[in-house]
Amino acid sequence: MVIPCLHNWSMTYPEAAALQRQLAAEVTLVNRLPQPVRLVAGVDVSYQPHGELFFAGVVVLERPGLRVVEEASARGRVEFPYVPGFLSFRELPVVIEAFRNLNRVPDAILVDGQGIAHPRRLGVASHLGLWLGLPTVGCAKSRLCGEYEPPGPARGDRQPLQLGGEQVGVVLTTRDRVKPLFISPGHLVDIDTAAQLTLECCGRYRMPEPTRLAHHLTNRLRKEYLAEMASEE
DNA sequence: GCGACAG
DNA sequence: ATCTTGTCGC
Repeated sequence: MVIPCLHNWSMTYPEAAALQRQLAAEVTLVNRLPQPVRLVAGVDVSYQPHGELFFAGVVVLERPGLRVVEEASARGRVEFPYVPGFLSFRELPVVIEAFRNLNRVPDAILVDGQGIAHPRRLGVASHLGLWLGLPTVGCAKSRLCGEYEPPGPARGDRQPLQLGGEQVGVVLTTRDRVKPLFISPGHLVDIDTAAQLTLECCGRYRMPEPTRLAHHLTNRLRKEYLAEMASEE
């Protein structure tokens, strides 16, 4: 399969995988979060099941209090199919465009998807962190790879997520009696800090506020667009 | 060869 | 990811 990449290249599957391994070598798990973390951003992407139009949104919240201080978005066409393990090639171009429309520089970014909990240690959160040079955390709703024991049902309960004999993240219960999230460092954060920050950003819902609000933003944009299309025949 | 497989 | 109503439980 030929894989068009972030840089308009065309690559075969093994070439794209090799690029991921090369980039993964640049990922740092040394904590570079400021003390305290004031601005936390959430990112998400929305699109039609068979549509080619993507909507990306970034929402920046200020802590403590988790108040929204800025939003940015972008829309774009996507030329890459969903291939497990290559999500970043599909979503990052429009996400990066959304960040170009953002004025503030967040202290940390929460991403919908995996960080290093990835077959080649380069989930979408890690790829984005490298690209932006900012701390990122992967907050996925389900597992891509790795083994784990189910965590307890209470908020804060967690179990290590292991891959190839090493821990790549945690399976974290973010609210009482909800399905756990799969948390892994993207870039410039360690595993424990990634889990702690995620938990601190979770209010009344399973998903942390930043990505939850980003999801709402992109969904709103997509539906507004669809409504506008409908009104113009 | 067979199953697994973020969004 | 997204399509969808009601419904069970705190």
